[in-house]
Amino acid sequence: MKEKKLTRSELKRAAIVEAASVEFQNKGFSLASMDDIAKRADVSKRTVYNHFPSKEALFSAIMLEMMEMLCAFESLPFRADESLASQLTQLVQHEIQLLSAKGFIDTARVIIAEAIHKPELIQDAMSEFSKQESPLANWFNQAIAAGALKAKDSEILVVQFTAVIKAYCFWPQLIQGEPLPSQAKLDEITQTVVEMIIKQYT
Amino acid sequence: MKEKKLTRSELKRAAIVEAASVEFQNKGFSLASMDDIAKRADVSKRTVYNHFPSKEALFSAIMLEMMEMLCAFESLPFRADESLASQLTQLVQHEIQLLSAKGFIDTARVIIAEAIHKPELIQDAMSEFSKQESPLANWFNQAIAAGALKAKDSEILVVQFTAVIKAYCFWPQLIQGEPLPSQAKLDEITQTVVEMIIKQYT
DNA sequence: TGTAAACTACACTAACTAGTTTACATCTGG
DNA sequence: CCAGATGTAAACTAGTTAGTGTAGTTTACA
Repeated sequence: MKEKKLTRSELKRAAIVEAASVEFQNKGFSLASMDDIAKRADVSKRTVYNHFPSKEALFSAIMLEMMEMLCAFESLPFRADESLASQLTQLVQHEIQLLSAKGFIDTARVIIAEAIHKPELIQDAMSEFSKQESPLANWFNQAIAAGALKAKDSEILVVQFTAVIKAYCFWPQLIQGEPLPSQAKLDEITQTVVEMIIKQYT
Repeated sequence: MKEKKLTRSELKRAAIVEAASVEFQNKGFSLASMDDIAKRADVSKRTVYNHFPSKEALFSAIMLEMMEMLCAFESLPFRADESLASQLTQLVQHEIQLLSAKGFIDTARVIIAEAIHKPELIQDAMSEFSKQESPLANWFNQAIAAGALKAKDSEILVVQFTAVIKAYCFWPQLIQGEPLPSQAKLDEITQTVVEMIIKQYT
């Protein structure tokens, strides 16, 4: 354990990881080249291969690093003493915040771009990714159990809830590179989603 | 105009188009190779170049062919003499039918795979693609104008309506290659969407 | 100042790419 | 049955790729 600063080697490694994630994001796994990654990292190609034995290994390392970045999904518990509207509003905002977190969309883009052409290679990444939704399922399950929402199970509720949010704050950004909607639009979306759940399930 | 059967040339051309669309679907534009396309079509590479001057031209020709296949969106008019529930049910079924049409998902996959890495090259294809939704907007606009639905405008309604359907019948199929839900599940989805619109907007 | 680890540039292999050329074969209409 | 259109294989250009090997240089540190 060297508490010093950062060894030269660590600096180089970080530069490689940074450059590689840009290249993979721009071009996808197959079209990104090790030469370009080395060039962008301002490092010799040999150094890249000293840190990572192959392109595959570099890609996996980056995927892992990206996935870890996203493990910050705290579960909001259902509270009987707070209004549904208020709690749902918080849930929507929480979800939007997650989707707009720096790196989330970029990570999702890399994963999905690869998934389109070889679904099997990233099953685990996809399942990790969809864990994002489990705290939501928890909240809805608790709300149903408490009788605050009337539904057989939470599955369709969670899908319905996230589908509308993603239609505005995920898919267009992922595929067309659109910016997030304005705050006014976000407020409108939030209100619509909250209203949708309350009117349909109480 | 030869009304005969199909000239040899036409047969070869069809084989090339068929093979190329498989290759483009599997690997995307850049990774699909003309050699592999020729091999799959059981045709010499020179013949491919006799029919299409370049890889780009072959790709465009296929895109065009695919897009034309999708121009079957008839507009259902709003009818004051029929129940909302019945009409909405028809709309959902119409939408699901469109999404499950042979080729729709495959076409969307090719377009979106390219869009992820170079959004500008296929703006027109994307806009063509989203025209799919305009008859829906028409119906909702008419329903609002007739006072059958209470909303400022149809925009958020259309998004909400399609978002839930796509969450079940488009995105999972496009990205993870999942099959369409069972008929029972489709019925449940239909019912949920119809209920959602009626409870929130009447 | 010496040493070892890490980095460097650069050349190289073997494979793949889009697209062209050549010389030959085969099908089709009249 | 033959002329002309069309298709064929295979070699070729010129470029890119992942990955390796080498010989020399920089850095950290004692």
